[in-house]
Amino acid sequence: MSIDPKKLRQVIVFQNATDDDLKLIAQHSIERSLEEGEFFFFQGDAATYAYILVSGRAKLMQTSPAGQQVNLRTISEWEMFGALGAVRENATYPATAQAMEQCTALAIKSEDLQEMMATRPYLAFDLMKLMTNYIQEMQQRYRELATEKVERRIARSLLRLAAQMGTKMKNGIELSFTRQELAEMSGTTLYTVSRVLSDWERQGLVEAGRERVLIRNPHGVVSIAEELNQ
Amino acid sequence: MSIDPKKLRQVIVFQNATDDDLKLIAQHSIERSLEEGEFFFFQGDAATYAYILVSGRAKLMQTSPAGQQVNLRTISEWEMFGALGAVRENATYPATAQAMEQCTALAIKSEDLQEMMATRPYLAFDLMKLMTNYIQEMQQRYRELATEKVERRIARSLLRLAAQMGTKMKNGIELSFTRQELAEMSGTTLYTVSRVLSDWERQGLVEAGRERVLIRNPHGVVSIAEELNQ
DNA sequence: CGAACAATTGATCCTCATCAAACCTTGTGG
DNA sequence: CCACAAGGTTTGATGAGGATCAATTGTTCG
Repeated sequence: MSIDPKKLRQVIVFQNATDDDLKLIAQHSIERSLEEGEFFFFQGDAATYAYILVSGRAKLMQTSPAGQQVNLRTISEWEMFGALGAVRENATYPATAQAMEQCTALAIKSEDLQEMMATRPYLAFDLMKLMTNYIQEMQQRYRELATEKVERRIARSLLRLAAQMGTKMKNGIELSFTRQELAEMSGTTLYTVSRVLSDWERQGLVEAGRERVLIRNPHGVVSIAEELNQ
Repeated sequence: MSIDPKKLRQVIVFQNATDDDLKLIAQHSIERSLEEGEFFFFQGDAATYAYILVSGRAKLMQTSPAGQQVNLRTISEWEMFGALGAVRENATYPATAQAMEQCTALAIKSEDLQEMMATRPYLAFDLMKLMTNYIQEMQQRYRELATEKVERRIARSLLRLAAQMGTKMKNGIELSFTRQELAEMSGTTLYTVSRVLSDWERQGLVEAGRERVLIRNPHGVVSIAEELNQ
């Protein structure tokens, strides 16, 4: 067996699983390693596997027919992704997943997952909860993109990232991202992100470096993200 | 009993339900009528009921703390909405639902729905399918909003509406919407929508009137929505 | 050290939002 | 049946917010 079943409990969808279930999942899963930049799957591919990220970071993105892309979500350890395919037969992935650094993940056949859900209502329920969360987040981000100025959107992206995968330091919260990645997450360009970060740096809110942002004053960033005035 | 259970089969989530189940649902549902402009529920309210629209049209929208709003979706007859609350206890609605014209709807207690799902796996599954559809649509629209020009977004909105609730005429597809509504759906302003429609009218693609758009040349609109150039 | 990649910064341009004013359409009440 | 009000629509003028382009400056790593 490739993975300790107990570790699987960290996966939100499996939090209510029995030990036997976890064991079953572990047995049915294959470990897969990807180098930075490689793809788990592409939007439109047949959704044969769902994945659980064991180590590393990955990103989910939407691609247009013309090739433009938008980041939907960053995936960190023990998050499940590509699970939408498990819901319907012959589904295709609605997004592309790419490794942002060297990653290992567990792959579970969509059919297996589907089968398990059919007999274990709690599993279907927990997956639904995950989906509602995601829907909520997407709705919110959609509204933000439609109504809010870039600076605020960048602030929000930064905070979302901080919550999801920031590492607390004594002098702030550290994130490692390129301007490009931040731009894709905020629906803007790397140039604008760079300008905004420089601005914030002048104000002492953050410290910006190569592939790295240190949030010195989280409260200040929050106030940019939340301020009601216009 | 207020509604003929058989009619409930038109609801996608109930398409695989047994006749007995439909009867049960009918028995548990309350009919509710709303005038144009009234609200089914507000974003943030406790999600006590899920709804099925029986007649009329409604819209789902996201509101920001500052009060700005964006249309997420138009709801037509026999669509279910407000069902996300059934997934978790003590949930709140993640969006606001408002009647666009005089509406009647069936209200089902979230708990009842939840209970039914716990014992009827097919129900949970069908709801999940609905949710994945919705996620897919939201992801796509998010990308569109982030990367595409207004004209194309308006074209897409129009097509989506045509598919969802257009009525076929001999000379095209007719829709009844105000510029304002179209704007909210496309993430733009009524002014821009008006200008674009006028443009299209000059090109013979559509015919625009008060609260009304007739798509004369659907293919032409599609080509605006899909054209890869730029 | 040099190549490759990330970030900054300035200059310019373009798309849209915004504001303002006028125009249509529809329904209502005298 | 007309006048008027209310709401929807059009169109022009203006301006701001960012995207885009180009050039330069870091930073990292083999």
